[in-house]
Amino acid sequence: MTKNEIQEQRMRGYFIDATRTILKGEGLRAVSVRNVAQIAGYSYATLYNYFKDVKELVFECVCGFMDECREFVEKQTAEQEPGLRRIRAVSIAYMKYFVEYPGIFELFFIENHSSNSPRHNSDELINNFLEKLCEEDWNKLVSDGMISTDKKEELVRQIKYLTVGMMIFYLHRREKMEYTEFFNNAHRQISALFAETI
Amino acid sequence: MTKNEIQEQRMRGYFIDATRTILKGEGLRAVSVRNVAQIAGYSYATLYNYFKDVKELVFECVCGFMDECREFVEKQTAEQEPGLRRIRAVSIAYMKYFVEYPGIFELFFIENHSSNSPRHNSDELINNFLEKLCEEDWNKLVSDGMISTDKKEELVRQIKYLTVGMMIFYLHRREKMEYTEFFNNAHRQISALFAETI
DNA sequence: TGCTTTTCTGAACAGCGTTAATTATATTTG
DNA sequence: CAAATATAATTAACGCTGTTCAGAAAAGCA
Repeated sequence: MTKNEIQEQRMRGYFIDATRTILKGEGLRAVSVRNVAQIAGYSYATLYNYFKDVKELVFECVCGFMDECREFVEKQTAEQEPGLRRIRAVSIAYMKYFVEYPGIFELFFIENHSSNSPRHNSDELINNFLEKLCEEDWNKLVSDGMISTDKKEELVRQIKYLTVGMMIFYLHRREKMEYTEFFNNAHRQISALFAETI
Repeated sequence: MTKNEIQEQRMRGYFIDATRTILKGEGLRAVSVRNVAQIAGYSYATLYNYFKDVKELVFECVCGFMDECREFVEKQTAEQEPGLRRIRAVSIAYMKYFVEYPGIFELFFIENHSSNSPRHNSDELINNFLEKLCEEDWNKLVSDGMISTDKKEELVRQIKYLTVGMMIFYLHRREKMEYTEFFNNAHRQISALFAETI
């Protein structure tokens, strides 16, 4: 990496960090070019020397948040041994992360990135994110003969859809539900998916 | 209803119809005060004589679309007899409606109405919408002793979360899936929820 | 230092929601 | 019918949004 590239990456970092701060705080709605630039300490026009538009800027935050979420989940599920129970624990921790940062939930599941630069396939990353978090567990279940590959695929999808669906209704307050009640319900719902497997 | 009230309702209808047209076409993003007013044939400021803000205007469309969706579902599931199979058919038809009008999906499940006037509990209407569509079926299953009330509650929630989750991933093109493949998958997913019940 | 290249910035444009003041239209009254 | 009043519709304006561009400031180099 040349000297110029280092400087450019540093500048990009200033804007990305500012965007991350806003996303974790007030959420996606509060992210504006002028807002980000002010926190970064530059003019709003300067931003366009490092990002082609605000969508690219926001996209750059996705991977960082995925790493952060992965760490969060691993810390909460470290002691569990691979298997169905840990898949459930991972899914719950994964939801806890997004419930703590609703702005990141919006960014991941509500916002449409498909109009972005197609070279970044953030859609695929997000789509397979939860499955990847449980990859070891699913592989073990299949290799132990607990479930078939088809059944694994079905469960992976069901948990993926179920978790996002639950979070949508909870975060948008369609259901009048408290925090603990929500996660109790989530625990029950995921267990029900596993009921016939156990 | 007095003469003035009739005229006022008529005016509101002009703006609401215009908003419905945009929502079913280009979607929520394209709904703007100036856009709606132009289609309605009035100035953008006139709108504020009949709606306190654009959110109220958009909200007024929700109930209408719910009626339309209900009709759509009933037409597609009229011949089915009450029970699990019809619940599945209703759920699929319900999803077909939203897949045909992604703008209405956004309006129902993505947009946050909670900041709206609290007298309208559109959140609760949306939250219970699918359950209400299958009310007769659920009641029959319980009264026939096919499932317990608790199991019914669990299934109602699972289908609610699952359908919205599936539509999110499909409509945002996170999964590269074709129309028919999507509904085949949906059929399988819902059937899997019923597997242990049958 | 003076020149060139790179980087940064404020002004400007078109769009958004919303409000206030003003014009145009109805309605009522003399 | 004409004038005064009440109601409805409109234009202008404010502050916000993303984005572009010409010019100002800074950095690199001879």
